Amino acid sequence: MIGDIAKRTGTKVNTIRFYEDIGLMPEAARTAGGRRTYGDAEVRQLAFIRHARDLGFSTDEIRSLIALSANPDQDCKEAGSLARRHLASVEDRIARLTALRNALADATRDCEGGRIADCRVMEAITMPADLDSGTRV
Amino acid sequence: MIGDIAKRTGTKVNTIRFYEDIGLMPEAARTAGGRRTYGDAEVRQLAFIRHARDLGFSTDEIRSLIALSANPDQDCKEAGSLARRHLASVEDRIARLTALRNALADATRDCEGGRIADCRVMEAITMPADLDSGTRV
DNA sequence: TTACGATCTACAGTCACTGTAGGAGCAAGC
DNA sequence: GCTTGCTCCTACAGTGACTGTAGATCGTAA
Repeated sequence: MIGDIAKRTGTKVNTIRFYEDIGLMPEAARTAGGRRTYGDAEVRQLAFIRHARDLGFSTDEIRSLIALSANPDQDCKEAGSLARRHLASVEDRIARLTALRNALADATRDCEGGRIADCRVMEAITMPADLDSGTRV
Repeated sequence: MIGDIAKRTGTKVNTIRFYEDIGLMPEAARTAGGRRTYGDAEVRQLAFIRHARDLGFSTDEIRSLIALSANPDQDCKEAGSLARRHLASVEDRIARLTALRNALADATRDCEGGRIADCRVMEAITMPADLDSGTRV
C-alpha cells in the first residue's frame, strides 16, 4: 500500500502519485479494490529517486539515469558524463556553501549582544566585491 | 534604468520587477516617461537579495533581514538567531553534498569504459542503508 | 520620420511538489 | 448488519520563485 512505501522511504503519498503521473515511477499494480501495491524493486526505485532529488538531480536527469539503468548492456559513458557534469556543479555548490558557513559563523559570533549597526550578517552575505560602482542607473 | 541594474547585479529584468511586486525591493522612482530608475542603495539591496537567494535564504527570510537592517538601533539577536538557524542547515547541506561528491567521483572513475551493470552511480546515490527490508507492501 | 531597442503592464507557464475536496474501500467493534 | 474511523482514490487548485510572452509605449539614432 502506498502509505507503507511512503513511510519506508520518507516520501509523501501525494508525491509518490505525482512521480507515477510524470513517469518517474512505473504504474503501480492494483488490488481488487483499486489500491496501489509495491514490491521491493519499486521501493528501491523510489528510494533512489528521493536520494537523487535530495542531492539536486532534476526529475529529467533522474529519468535518464533510470532509463540508462534499465538497459544495463549499453555503455556506461552516458551515465558517467551525467555524473561528471553533476560533479562540477556539486563542487561549486560546496565551495559557495562553505564560504557562507564561514560568513554565518562570523556573523553569529559578532552578533552576540551587539546591535544591527555593528552586525556583519548583511555584509557577510552581500560580499560587494563583485559589484560595479556607479551612481544612478 | 532597469536594464543597467540588471546587468550590474546579474539579475533578469523580470525578476527585479517581481521583487518589487512582492515587496523585496522598494517601489522604484520613475522617469517622466514611466521607466524605473535606481540609485546605489537599490543596487546594493538587489545585490544583497541575489546573494542571499543564491545561498539558500527564502524571500521571507530576506524580507526579515532587510526589515532588521532598516532599524539598526534594535538588538541584533533576531538577525543572529536567523543566521544561526541557517548555519545549521548549511552545515547539513555541506555534509550531504560532500558525501555526494565522493560518490560521484567514485562513480565517474568506476564508469570509465565500463557497463552500467558494473557502474556504481545508482548505488552511490541510493545508499540503501536507510531502507527497511520487506516484501510487497 | 521611421526604425529599432528598451521598457512598460498584465498575465500565463514552469518545476517539483503540497494541500484539499469529495467519495470509496475495508477492518474492528457494537 | 451497521457504524466508526482510517487509509486510499481521483481530480484539481495552490505554492514559491521565478521565467516567458503579448501588445503597447518610450526614446534615440539614422
